[in-house]
Amino acid sequence: MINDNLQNSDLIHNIIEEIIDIQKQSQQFVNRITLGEQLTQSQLVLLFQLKKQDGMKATDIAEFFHVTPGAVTAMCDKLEKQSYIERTKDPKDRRIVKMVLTPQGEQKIRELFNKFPETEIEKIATTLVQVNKLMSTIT
Amino acid sequence: MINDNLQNSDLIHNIIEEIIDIQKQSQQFVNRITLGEQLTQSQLVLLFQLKKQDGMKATDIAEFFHVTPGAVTAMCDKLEKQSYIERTKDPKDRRIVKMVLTPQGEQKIRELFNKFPETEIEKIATTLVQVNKLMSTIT
DNA sequence: GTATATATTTTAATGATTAAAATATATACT
DNA sequence: AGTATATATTTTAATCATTAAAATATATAC
Repeated sequence: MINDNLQNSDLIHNIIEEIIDIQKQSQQFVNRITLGEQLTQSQLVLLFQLKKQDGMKATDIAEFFHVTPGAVTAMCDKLEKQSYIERTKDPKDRRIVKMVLTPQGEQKIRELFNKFPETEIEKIATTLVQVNKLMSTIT
Repeated sequence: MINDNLQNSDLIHNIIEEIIDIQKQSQQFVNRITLGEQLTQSQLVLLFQLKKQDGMKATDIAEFFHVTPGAVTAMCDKLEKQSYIERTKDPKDRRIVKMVLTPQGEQKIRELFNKFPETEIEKIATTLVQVNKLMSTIT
């Protein structure tokens, strides 16, 4: 046991360095996925969130991203213009707008992952599960 | 072994859900640190980066954040107005502006971590090291 | 059937970022 | 030394994303 007794200030310094590195690595990982695409990080996350839960209301999306409803309108306008999502009126309550992935949206998501070989997809999946478990112990 | 043979599309679905969760958790973790502070995420990261490497040139900061030099001027103006950093001219080359943490900046960083008890600081440090190692296997 | 509440969009203002011009300083060449 | 060129930063004007609040459309309650 070489160093089991770090000073608090050293630990904080370590934490700061790790946060910087992790932030860089997350960014790089997302960049690998969106490489060559016309997609911002939040557009990617919205597509992913719709893949997880299709037909979200504008209000729910606003809450998900912690932004105002007006911002959701703008975000969705852009993805709709790219034909990745579509607005549909809820027939039960015609005030509500539900955002759904189009076939092109679904296809785009598949394409994003086509750049990775099967074995790497498996590696990524298991790694992210582990990262998620670790993160949940400190939030 | 219940399920060692997931379809590619299922794996992708898993990956998407994990990315969403991890993104949320990182955000929450940063929010825990900046709780109650007048600091945006990038201001926090800049303070941390200066803690790691004090006296960075404006140009280096621009490269670090992948933004233009003009954006760095604006970012640093804000932190300088809050007295957390200070501009100093490099005496060897007076075109260069180096950003350094002020004592108040150093103090603010310490304060950010004061909200966590010692044992949790240790827990966070070891967890982030592990997360970093995992992330580096997929970037 | 009128008033009130809710969901979304629109609008005008604000803030962050960019590209390009301006400024200040340094280096290279003659 | 003096002129041209290169580099580091700041300033400026324009663009883009976001907000708060008004407008619009629809639903619910009394």
